[in-house]
Amino acid sequence: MTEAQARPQIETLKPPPVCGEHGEANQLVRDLLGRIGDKWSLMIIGNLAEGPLRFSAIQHAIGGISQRMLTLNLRQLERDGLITRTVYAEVPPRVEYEVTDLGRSLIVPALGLVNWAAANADQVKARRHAYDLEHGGPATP
Amino acid sequence: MTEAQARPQIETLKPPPVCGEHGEANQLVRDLLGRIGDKWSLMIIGNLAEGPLRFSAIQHAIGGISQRMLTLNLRQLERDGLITRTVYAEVPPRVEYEVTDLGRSLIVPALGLVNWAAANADQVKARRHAYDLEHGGPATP
DNA sequence: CAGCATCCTTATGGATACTG
DNA sequence: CAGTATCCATAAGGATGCTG
Repeated sequence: MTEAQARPQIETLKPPPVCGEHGEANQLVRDLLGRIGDKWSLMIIGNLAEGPLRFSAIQHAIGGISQRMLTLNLRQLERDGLITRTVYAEVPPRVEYEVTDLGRSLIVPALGLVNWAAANADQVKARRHAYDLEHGGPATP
Repeated sequence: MTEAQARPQIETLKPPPVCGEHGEANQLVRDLLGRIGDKWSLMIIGNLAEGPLRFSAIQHAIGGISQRMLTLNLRQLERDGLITRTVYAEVPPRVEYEVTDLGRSLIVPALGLVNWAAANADQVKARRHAYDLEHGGPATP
């Protein structure tokens, strides 16, 4: 990873979008980011990328989310029009969640972030550890 | 729609990454997502994409973040090795923040999400409003 | 200017028990 | 199975005042 060229591709591929607009429609964007940028929402959308899943499948796939949190997040995503909730009136109740077109458009950027996290997790972990060492330690009592 | 032709582009561009691994190294990824997927972190990284900025510049650019939150977030990003903090020992203290190589690699996926939010904000808003109408209303007392 | 410390309010999120 | 409801702990986050 030789560092010679500072940032060649950045400005060519993305012009400054809303990052610099202070507090106009930016408010709405921030709200959205706080919601979709949420830890669980990204994971849910990511898992739904491959096809519709039922409640328990999502919960198992993510592993670590409580039933309550999953319910709340799914409701939120449904409200925002990113996923649909289909209830099959069978005797063991079956509910399937699937991304909408709008939700599908979010999959690529969402997976982009998820994949980045997966790819750089240990590097960040190392950096974090180094930082903790040269400052007062991980937990300074 | 059956699963035969339901989602054409998704699986070709991203194989299921970590979304399905329940609770192994996934724990670390989830932790990272919760941090970088954070509302402010994404905005900060997005703003820093164009070049180094000083504290007040970031605060002004984002517009709506409190000083405390900005400080905490910047510290966190620094700890994770995503940005550097440079203090110039001048008489009006100047502190500049800049993305590291690691942080730069996050810019593209981060801006992807930020731009998605900006592009689809009003659509989500409409969807949300529609949902609120057909259910008990925005605030059901 | 940049940031730390303190107080205080609200939001987040887990555990548990109960229902259609 | 897929929730809903309740309780409770903790974390997030704003406001204010003080420092180098």
